[in-house]
Amino acid sequence: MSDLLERLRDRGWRLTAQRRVVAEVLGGEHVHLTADEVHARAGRLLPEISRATVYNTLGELVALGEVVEVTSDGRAKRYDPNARTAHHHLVCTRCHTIRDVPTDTAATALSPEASFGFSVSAIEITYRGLCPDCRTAPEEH
Amino acid sequence: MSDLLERLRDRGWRLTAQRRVVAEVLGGEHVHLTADEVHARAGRLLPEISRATVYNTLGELVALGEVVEVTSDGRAKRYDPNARTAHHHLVCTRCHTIRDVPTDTAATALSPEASFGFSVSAIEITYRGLCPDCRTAPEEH
DNA sequence: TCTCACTTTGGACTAGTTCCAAAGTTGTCT
DNA sequence: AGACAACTTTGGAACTAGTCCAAAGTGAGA
Repeated sequence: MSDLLERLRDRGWRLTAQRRVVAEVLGGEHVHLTADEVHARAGRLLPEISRATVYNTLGELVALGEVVEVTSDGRAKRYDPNARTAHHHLVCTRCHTIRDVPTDTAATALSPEASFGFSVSAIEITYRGLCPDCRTAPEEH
Repeated sequence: MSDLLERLRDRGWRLTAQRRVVAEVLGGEHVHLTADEVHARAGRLLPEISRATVYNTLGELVALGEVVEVTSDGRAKRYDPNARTAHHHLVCTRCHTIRDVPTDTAATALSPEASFGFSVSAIEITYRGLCPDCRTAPEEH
């Protein structure tokens, strides 16, 4: 993840302890954390980091195209650090875990008559279902 | 939309003025309204309807599979009354309008090795871009 | 080392939604 | 038609996720 920091500094990002920690948290695992989860994990490395800073930093990373925001349900947004390789998402309808799946697409483009005059700039595919853990876990309630 | 009420009554739905009005609002247009928009329109037909009831009713319609919840951005959920025919969505990244696009797919199924043990029950494709109005409209600010 | 533009901070604020207990209705049974 | 139980609605409080702000702090170039 330090190449990320590298790239960002080249783009004029001022390097601060907070930003370093957020980048580290995102790079550490390939799961898709919510802002709150990022804040919690960042707080273990830098206890006094504020929620506002985490939101700011995540927003900047998204604006710079280094991280992708994923809104899978109506709840908290999740942040996907794997913005450099195209992929789609597998979302658990029960525990809301998200996994990446590789894209082999080109098959999904919309024909001109089907696009109603929109200029389509991105295609997202979301596969919903139960993850292995939730398939075998007992019913809730 | 009265066949919707029909179906629901058969499933033991108690018929009330409020529910009738919400169903009517959803059936009236094929746009994808937010809960607040549904509340506003329902209020024109039945002024004293409460927000809680609109949320309750929408939630029930979703649970019964008559309406689909669409979370396109991190903001308000939208409700899609077109739950009976498979289709995907075209979302404007600027004004958040949503349009349906017909599905002709089947080409999008995930191979077993790519599904990481998930039991996939639904596939959603979201095409993002600018709608015709926003393509030509002047910049914001 | 100085300096200043860029960053961080915590707390107030907002939007969207959910929850709750009390009051009101619906459909059924007679 | 009348009574009743179960189901619904209601308004407001509460909650979650996120944004905004002015004041205090800090990185890095000169």
